[in-house]
Parts: sequence; C-alpha cells; structure tokens
Amino acid sequence: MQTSTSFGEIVKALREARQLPLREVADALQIDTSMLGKIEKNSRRPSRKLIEKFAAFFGVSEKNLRVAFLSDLVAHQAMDEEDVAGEVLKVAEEKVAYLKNNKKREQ
Amino acid sequence: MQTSTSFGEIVKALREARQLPLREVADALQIDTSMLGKIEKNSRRPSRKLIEKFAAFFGVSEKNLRVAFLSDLVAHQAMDEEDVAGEVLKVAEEKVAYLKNNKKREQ
DNA sequence: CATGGCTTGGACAACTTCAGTCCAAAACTA
DNA sequence: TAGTTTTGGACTGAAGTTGTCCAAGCCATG
Repeated sequence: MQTSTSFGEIVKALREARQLPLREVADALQIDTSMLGKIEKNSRRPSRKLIEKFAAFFGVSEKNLRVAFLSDLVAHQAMDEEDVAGEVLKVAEEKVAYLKNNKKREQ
Repeated sequence: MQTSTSFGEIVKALREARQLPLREVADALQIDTSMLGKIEKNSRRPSRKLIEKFAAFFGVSEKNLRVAFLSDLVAHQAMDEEDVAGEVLKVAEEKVAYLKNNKKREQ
C-alpha cells in the first residue's frame, strides 16, 4: 500500500479486495450506502467510532486507519497555504513535541 | 523568538514590545478589543485578512505569521490523537509532497 | 433490450461550530 | 478613587457538517 493513499482509497481497496458491494459493508457498519460511497470518495468524514468499525470489520489495524484519516485532514489543512505547507508541517512538529512535553510535566 | 510559540503569543509579544494597549491595536485593525484579547489567548482565530493586517501593522513578515497560525491549527489537530501525532505529521508530509506533485502535473 | 443490483451525486433538514460583538466585572495604575 | 486596561461569559447570525433520502446512471446477465 502506498503511503500517500487517502483514507477513502484505503477503505475502497479493502472492500474491493473482498469483492463486497457498498451495501453490504454499509449494512455491517450500520450506515447509509450513500454515506459509505462518499467516505470512499473523501467527501464525507468518518467519525472516530466509524473508524473503529472499519478496522474491526476489515480486520486491519485501527491505529493505521486513524493515522491515514488524520493525516488526510492535516495534509489538506496545510495545503490551505500551499506555498508554506512544508514549513507549516515542520513547525507543527516542533509544537507537537512541545505540547507533549508540557502534558508530561503536568501529570 | 522560540519556534514553539503560538500565534497569539507572537501577536501579544509584538504589541507589548511597542507598549500598546489592546484597544489601540484593535482600533487600528478595526476589530473589537475583546476579539484581539481572545486572539492573543488563542481562543479566537484570526481570518486570513486579519493576519495580513497584523503583518502590515507590526511590520513583520506576513508569511511567518501565516506559518505560525497554520502550524498551530495543524499541531492541535494532530494532537487530537496524541498517541499517533508524530506519525500523522510524517504521513501528512508525504501527502503534501504528493499533492503538490499532482498539482504541478495538472498545469 | 429489460430486469436486477450497484454506484453516484444532488437536495435537504438537523445539528454543530465559530467569528465577532456586547457588556460587566476584575485587575491594574496613578 | 477615578480612569484605563484586560478578561471572560453570553449571545447571535452565518457557515459548515452529518447523515439520510431519492432519483438517475451504470453495467451485468438472462
């Protein structure tokens, strides 16, 4: 699997590998067929709960799915200012490190 | 200036370095005093237009302010799932590179 | 070509989120 | 104590989102 694969593409690939129609997967996850189709096209976002269901249903790592989903969001947010997207992510990393540190000390 | 400085902290530092009260800066930028106070506390987000005004008013790099602001957003979004925040940013970088590539080819 | 299931996407209502403002209380200064 | 600054609660209107319903398009197979 490529790393630059959107959450929707991953879910679609998993479904097609099992040769299941949207309807069946949607039923299993208790969502609308149309909703699932949109998630696969990245035009609707899965809730965290739904990501868990995907992981359970397809038997894949929930953590990986969460990373795939969140990195989509983050990447697109960074691309809001395309010219500085790379720098934004670099600085964000420093901030994350800083925030994690702070949290530790608060405990 | 530290790199892990929030947008609000930067703005506040700039204002205090000039010894200006919130009111004066707010008037210059044509926003509510309370709004500016909240922006300095990172509890309200500046619009892009406002970021431009900040840069112009304080005579600092607009790009730097945009990076500071967006990286705040991105860092906090990544921290929504603290346990995978680092990985999220790493994958997001790959996705950004990928998206930029795609855009180039489309031209 | 007709019937069936599959996929796609527009329209919509319910809901959530958020910027921006107003106002009053608290904090500070002189 | 008066005047100024800072803080934050409450609120409104605007914008965005979610999840669903429905209809049209698609593509197999009989």
